[in-house]
Amino acid sequence: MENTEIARVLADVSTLLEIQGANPFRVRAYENAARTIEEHPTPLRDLVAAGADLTELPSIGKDMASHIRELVDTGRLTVLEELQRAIPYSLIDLVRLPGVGPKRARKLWEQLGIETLDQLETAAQEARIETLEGFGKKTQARILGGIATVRQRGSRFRLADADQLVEPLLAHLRATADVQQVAVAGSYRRRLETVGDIDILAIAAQPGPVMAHFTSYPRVRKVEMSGDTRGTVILESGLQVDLRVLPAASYGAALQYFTGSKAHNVKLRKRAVARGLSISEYGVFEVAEGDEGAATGGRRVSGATEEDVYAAVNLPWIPPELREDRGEIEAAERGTLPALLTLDDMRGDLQMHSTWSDGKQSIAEMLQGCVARGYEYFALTDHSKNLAMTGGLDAAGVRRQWAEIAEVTAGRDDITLLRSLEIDILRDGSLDLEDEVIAELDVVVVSVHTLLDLPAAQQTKRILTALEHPAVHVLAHPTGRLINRREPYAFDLDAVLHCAREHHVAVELNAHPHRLDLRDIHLLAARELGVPVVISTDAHQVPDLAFMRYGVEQARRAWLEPAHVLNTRPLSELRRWLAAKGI
DNA sequence: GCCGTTTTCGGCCCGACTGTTTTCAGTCG
Repeated sequence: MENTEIARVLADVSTLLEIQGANPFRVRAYENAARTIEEHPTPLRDLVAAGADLTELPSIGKDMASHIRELVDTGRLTVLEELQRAIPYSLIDLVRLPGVGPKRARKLWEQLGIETLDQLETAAQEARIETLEGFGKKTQARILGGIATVRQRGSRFRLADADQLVEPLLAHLRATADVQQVAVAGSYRRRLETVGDIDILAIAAQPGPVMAHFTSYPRVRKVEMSGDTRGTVILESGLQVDLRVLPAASYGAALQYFTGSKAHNVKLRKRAVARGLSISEYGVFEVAEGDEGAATGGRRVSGATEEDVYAAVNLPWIPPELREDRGEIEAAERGTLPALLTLDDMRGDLQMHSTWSDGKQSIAEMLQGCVARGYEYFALTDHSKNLAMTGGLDAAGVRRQWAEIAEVTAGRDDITLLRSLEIDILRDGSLDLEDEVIAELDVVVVSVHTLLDLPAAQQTKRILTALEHPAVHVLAHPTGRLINRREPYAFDLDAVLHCAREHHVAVELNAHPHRLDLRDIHLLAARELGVPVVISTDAHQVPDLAFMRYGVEQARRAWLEPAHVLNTRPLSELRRWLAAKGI
């Protein structure tokens, strides 16, 4: 069982306990444990197997440790099963709707017998919700809107969650001598922010044993289909995985074909047809005169590697992240494919938190983490006071923090700590910190955390006002979306990007796997407009610094090169950009 | 249920907003 799955089970226990009206601190204990597990950098099942003491992890005590062990050993949790006997499990879906919390979910169930989203939708349509005490017409309408949103986004997995599920499966497949090579294709390989299912390719001389090995993976819940060259399983997490077993000669063609996107492949195949060729998952073939339309009729031209496939239609290899038919084939033809950003280009991280607000580790620990990643600099961006729940800092707190920064960095010349703060943008667009304190920061990062439901015009004006403040450098997580959890707030992003360009403000690509904000298409827009991008992890503990990878991947999907990203620059150049405000 | 200790109990990041009310519960971040 992967960390993301263990975390999910404990989070579900937390929600059910909350609906049941349990001690709120007990509820939070499960929630905290879930977060610890989700964020833990190594699989907990390894710790369990090694007999490690799990209670050394934060928020994991004796009970949680035994829950984790039970889940790893049996895949089940007694506490959860007992709860499910008292409360319908499907009430969890209700709690996830905006405007519905545990209390209202319980009321809906007890007074109207509603257990599922479907039943809730029907009741709302029949105007039965507004009759309940504590509910009204607006809440009823909000519920209907929420259900529609949930339906629309379906059940895709966040990319980082898919990573956790796919990597051990790949290790399993590679562990048999029958397999020569294994690769993942599909949207996973294109690093799309969410994936619906996983397509795996394996090269083997004999497909039979490989397929048997695949379907015997311990985390398989159900084998949907298992043929000679193709099999489909559903993992216990609900993730569907397809495996195709191929001979080495077809590997490149199959990898290209199954990586997609569909639009990219259609265009590529058209190009092949124009050259008297045909591209299929089996290879590139010459189309014999009078034999158009036959998939594998003619002589095989290539197919063993992807490079060969592209070369057969006179193109250089195109990075998977670009294969969305957004002009990459044309650029490849002209020889103007971007020299995409890589993780090695990153010289610093410009958003992270410490114990001075809601981070889990000290300034000294975060600094050490950045040194370990080989960074030249980093910005410490704790929250400002408006976010009381995070222990946000006021002017006095900021000055106390500076004293500690001076101590921690004294005598260090291996890395530079940039003094910063993630300052809340208040309702009217003003900033949650006095100007004289802001003036002493090296990097001024601003963001919206409250009042997410303002009308679009008002929200836009609020953000524009903040960007017009003469000291602001970076707008953090500009849309506020949380993948699969919360839509972007309503505002005019285009107006914000134009304003950013005009006022020498960069936009953030927040690399936290739950955010990835700005997303790929918005970053493309920023690139077109010439608005610089900053990629930051929003780390709340040292392991989170590794989220940088997810930011770089999305940046690549947006065609970004090192020159588009401020924190690829050496410190001196970054400082020059920061100092150029108001010129 | 976890944690730290003034160590086996007692506290646990809390303030603002919304829609419902007519003084506030529920939700949110």
